[in-house]
Amino acid sequence: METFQVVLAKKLSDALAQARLPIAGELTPATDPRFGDYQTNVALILGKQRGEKPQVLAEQIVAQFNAGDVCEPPVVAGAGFINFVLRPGAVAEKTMEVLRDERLGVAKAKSTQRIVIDFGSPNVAKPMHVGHIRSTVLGDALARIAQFLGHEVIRDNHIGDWGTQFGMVIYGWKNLLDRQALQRNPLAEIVRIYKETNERATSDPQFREACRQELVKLQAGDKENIDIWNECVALSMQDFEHVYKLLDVHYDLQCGESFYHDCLPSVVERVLKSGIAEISEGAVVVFFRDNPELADKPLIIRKRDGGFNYATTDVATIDYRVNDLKADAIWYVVGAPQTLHFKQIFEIARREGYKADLRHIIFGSILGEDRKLMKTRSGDNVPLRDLLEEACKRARKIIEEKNPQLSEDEKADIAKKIGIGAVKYADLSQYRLTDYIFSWEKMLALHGNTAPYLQNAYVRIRSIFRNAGEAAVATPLWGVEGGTGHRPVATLLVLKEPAEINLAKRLCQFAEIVPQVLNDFRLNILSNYLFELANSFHTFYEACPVLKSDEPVRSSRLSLCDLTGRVLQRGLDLLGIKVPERM
RNA sequence: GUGCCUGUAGCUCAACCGGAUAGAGCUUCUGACUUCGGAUCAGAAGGUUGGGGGUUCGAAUCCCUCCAGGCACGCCA
Repeated sequence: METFQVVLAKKLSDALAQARLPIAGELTPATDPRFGDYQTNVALILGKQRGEKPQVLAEQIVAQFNAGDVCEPPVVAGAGFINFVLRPGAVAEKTMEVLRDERLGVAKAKSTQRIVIDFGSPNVAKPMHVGHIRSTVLGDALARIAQFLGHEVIRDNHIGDWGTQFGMVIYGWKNLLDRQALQRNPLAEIVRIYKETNERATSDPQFREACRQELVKLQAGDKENIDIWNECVALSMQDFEHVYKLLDVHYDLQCGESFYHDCLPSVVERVLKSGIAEISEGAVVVFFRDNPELADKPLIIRKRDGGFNYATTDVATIDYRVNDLKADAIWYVVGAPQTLHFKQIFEIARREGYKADLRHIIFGSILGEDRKLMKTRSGDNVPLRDLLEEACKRARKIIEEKNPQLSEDEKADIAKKIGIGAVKYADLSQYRLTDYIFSWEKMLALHGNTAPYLQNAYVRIRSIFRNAGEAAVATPLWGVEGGTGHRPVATLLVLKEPAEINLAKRLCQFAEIVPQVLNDFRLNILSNYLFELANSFHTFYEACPVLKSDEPVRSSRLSLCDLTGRVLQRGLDLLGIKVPERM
């Protein structure tokens, strides 16, 4: 199935060929409804290239344009733009196609890749905190979209389970551990001993040395230390799993840093041998002398004391992902502070001859109401688990106010969908590079560009079908108990009211929007689309009675509702957000 | 010091690879309910896109410069 954009672009290139003009510029959705549905700047670009008047060229192109039944004859406007207005008949036909399509018109990517997505990456012996939200939520949504577009996605959790911090954790475990506290709240106790040890280590060199010795023993394979380490990892993983369950995030692989431990010596040997790295002041260092940007930014991959650091691990990780996992691309969803680090690592991979498409997908920070990095009152990181549970609690409170008659189970289920959805959507609806201010009130608001608003649009649609009360009640595509997959498809769509035509056009755009998200990993494009779709639906809902209408308008409108619900459900699902049936 | 990111309405944010008169939401104000969930809709008000130059048919977007905030820059991860 082709989108209108593709259909029109083809017709445009035909017209250009007829007019003996080269292809240039682009055909895009109109920037403003005044200019129709699509526009092209091709005449402006050609005019510049050839030193001719854009308006004259535009007229020539328009004269050759075969609109068929798709759109009205295009018109030249402004400095030389060509504007296209879709015909309602074509919109109705296309919407019918989308309605019959399980994929809602979204085509699979032409060339599909195997993509490893590295996201989340919490650290053992530290609870997940707000700082992990963006990586986890962005990474999961990107994985869902890439998969939907036909790519083979491997979600990998690169857990921080093998660093210097373990010297301290093990020392603390041996000397400071409170067994009862460990039973009550394992992770909290591990965090406590780590923090206390860390504080003492920073001020006391002897103490620091003792911790280092524990680390050396661990890395040498000392049985006692390995056992302690294993237990810490297992206890931390329990905390992570709890959060992942709440978030509905899963991984295909959880290859933490320790997974690569054994390959590190050979990695260093290899890059030394190939001349990529050299020895400098006792350390093994990679210089990037021929790269102006990195010329004065060397990277250490083995410390003077023979120890490895995370740069070594990251090089080993690329080896594994490219050679063993056969990745065509690796996406790192990791915060902006590590930009330089990844530039260096990617440059090493390039020198080693790896062809994989390596991307560092960066994002901004989450700020508190005071515009500073979000912290608790005592200055600690906010544990993610607490935050998510509070989201559900707050959602629950709203449900109690609006819909107290729902059953306990239903309330709990809905509160989770709304609370978690709100947190995720607050993140995904924003341009990923900007910092954003975390606000419960804004993300849980029932008005505006929020998850609850979108979920409510879906709920209203479901309500219409409950009221329709007939055999041919639409059922969502997936995830709803009792859904048979049977759906009513009107034999024809009657698009007469502006609100109907508008909504149908909007529904056809879903197929254009979804692939676009991956161009620059902008999830907010999809969020904005869904918000606009919900707006268009509400306008339609006000202007066009559904159940009270006579046939064939009634079936037609029911189908529009059905499709809107499915697009909302699918779109939110691609963002990792669930929809309730009532709320 | 060098580099990267950010700066858009009172507030929170959009604007696809340079497009036409910079758009939403919140807030404020004005309208619309015998409701298919008003948890809504229609409308109004709100701008020197941090400042200043430049490039061109055309700049929030590209270049230069300055200002403000954040981050990173050889043995942490």
